[in-house]
Amino acid sequence: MGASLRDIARLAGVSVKTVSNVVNGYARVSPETRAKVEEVLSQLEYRPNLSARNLRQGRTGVIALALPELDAPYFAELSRFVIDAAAELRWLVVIEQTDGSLERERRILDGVRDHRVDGVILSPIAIGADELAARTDATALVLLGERIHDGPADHVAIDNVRAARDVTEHLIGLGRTRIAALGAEDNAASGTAPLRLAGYREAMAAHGLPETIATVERYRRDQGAAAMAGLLERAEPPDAVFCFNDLLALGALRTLLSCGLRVPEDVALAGLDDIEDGRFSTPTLTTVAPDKAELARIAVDLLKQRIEGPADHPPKEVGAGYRLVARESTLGRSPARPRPAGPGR
Amino acid sequence: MGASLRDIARLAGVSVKTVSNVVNGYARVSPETRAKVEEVLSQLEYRPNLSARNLRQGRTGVIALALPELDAPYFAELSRFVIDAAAELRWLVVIEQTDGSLERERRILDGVRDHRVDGVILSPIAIGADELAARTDATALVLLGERIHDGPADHVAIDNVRAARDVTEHLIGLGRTRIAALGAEDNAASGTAPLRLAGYREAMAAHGLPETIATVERYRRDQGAAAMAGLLERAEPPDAVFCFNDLLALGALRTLLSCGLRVPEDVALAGLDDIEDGRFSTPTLTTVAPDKAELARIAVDLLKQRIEGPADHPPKEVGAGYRLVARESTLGRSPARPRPAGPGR
DNA sequence: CAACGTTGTTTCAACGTTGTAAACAGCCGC
DNA sequence: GCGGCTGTTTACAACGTTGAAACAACGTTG
Repeated sequence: MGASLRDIARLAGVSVKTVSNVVNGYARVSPETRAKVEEVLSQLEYRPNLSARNLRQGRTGVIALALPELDAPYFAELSRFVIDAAAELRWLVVIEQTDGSLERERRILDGVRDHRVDGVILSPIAIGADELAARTDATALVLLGERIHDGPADHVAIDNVRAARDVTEHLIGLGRTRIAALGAEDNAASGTAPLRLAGYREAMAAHGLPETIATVERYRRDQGAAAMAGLLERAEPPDAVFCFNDLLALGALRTLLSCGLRVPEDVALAGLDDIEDGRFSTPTLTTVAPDKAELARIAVDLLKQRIEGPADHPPKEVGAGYRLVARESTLGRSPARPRPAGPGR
Repeated sequence: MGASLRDIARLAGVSVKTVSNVVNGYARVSPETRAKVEEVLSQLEYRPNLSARNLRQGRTGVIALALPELDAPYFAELSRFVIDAAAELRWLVVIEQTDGSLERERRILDGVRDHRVDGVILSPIAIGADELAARTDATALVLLGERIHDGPADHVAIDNVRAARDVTEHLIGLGRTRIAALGAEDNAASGTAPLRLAGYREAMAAHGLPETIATVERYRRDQGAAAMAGLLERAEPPDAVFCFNDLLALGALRTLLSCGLRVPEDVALAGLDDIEDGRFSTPTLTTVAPDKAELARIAVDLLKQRIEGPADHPPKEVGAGYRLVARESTLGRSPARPRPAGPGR
């Protein structure tokens, strides 16, 4: 096993605490002893035992990132940024998957108590504001990206209403009139879906256009494909669709193309999330690009403040940036190029 | 903070060790004391402090999963299965990203020593067999999915050579003759790429067909797009392309379509990995589907044996299953359906 | 009835670390 | 030669847990 402070101390002929001081640079240590100790330290390749340190200090240096699904590209991309941001603080990140189930979200908020993690970044789907408020656990918590505003915890997200309005306005600006929203959720009474729906409605109302709404249960490609199929069966199929995220849009795209419809000529299509798939689909996908790096950085910062800062400052609500990225699925493709070219930006 | 054994003991009027015994069910405890203690336990909502337990037992219950990139869909999908498999053992998984850099892979194998994790599942890109063999750290290690056979550590992967041969045979079976391999790696002298290349070569040689090989640096969409562009500029462009993974294939697909070429009529396309994107692209992507759940389960099992088992049994080499999934990008699409349909399987 | 096993419980020590307080050495000025 | 100062080092205890060993109370047995 690895060497302990005691081993180092014995070899260097000093006390354990002096070695600890050298390692941590806390107290004053004379140059000679420091040199002597460091010599032994590097010789034995000392690594502090973090279980012990954590036991002593009550911190673990580990945070949990609880996501609905790691294999949804948006969350995978987001995870990368969270892991990177945490790494700068020398924190490790454990990933928990909730699958959007209430029970698993509860378990995570609950399981936090076992002292394994110093804090949790949760992207909630099922759990409600009331339940969060009732939670007794004092572990630091930050809500990421979705739902529950003015709740009992810090929260970071983009302005979903405005983003949805921007997308819808973009579609309206193309001259489309039968614009459907795809991605309202059957069950959830709160969450992202209502916000995006609200943005869509605002824009449609502002231009006096009729609403068409297709619902889904989960934000996955197959659900987008199915919902799009449903839209096509209606009496007046849409000439544009705003999908509440890119996965839904890619599913919808699949349905449109396999029905022989042209995108965007017959139906314009927009998503939200800016996952990489949408930059390489044919046509490339118009979308809203949340600043994922910023989201992650803010989430980690908020968590850091909760963990290290004075106990109970009021919960913060922080917004992150986004931008509308118009691509082929609304603007149309440039004519087929004889020589290849990279995907649109 | 949470209640400790001491708190419980005080309230229940027994010794700390008795409470510990109740919690762990180790020694015999009389029904009365057990009841009394459990009463207090649940009343105070006791949760063991895992830092302390780990310090005492020398285990952390955490394993690391070190991957090149979490936002590559294949790895994101794989992660889900690893996390699920680990959860069954009540292990947590921390994810580390290497970005395929040698230095970061080294750091992970090295950083393991800080006692934060009981073991590591590594999907190596850069690090070599020799360096792995030279590692002094005794922490359990399992190599996942790629490279380094007969190395110094347990290893689980699909049979890459055979899988690549199967794909190539499939393309040959369609009557294609100018079949290119896309995804050989410039730098790596070992790894997945050479194995897949070998399989491709075997099949081509067996049918006396000429080889065409395009190289990339990373397995990403943009690299696939660029390499495909390169192939199209050649004097005799291919009529089929076997991409060494699905991301490359999706990038290649983008280039083909934006050049006005038809897939598979002009160029048939196959990948490897079976990421979800390929099930919803247009056309859907022919690919090899490794049994990711099996890969993950085996990796976790091997790690468990290393961690818990007797110290040094010889390294194991375990294969996982896969199957060829032929879809539209080689078989062609069924004619555009007036009524929508789900994606091919 | 004394030696013995069984059952239930406790005491003790240790895992490796660090904060606190106290001890120690050297030096100055009176 | 004493008190006081500065700077460096140490002893001690504690974080919460659990294995090993000791202990007490009991019934069994030769």
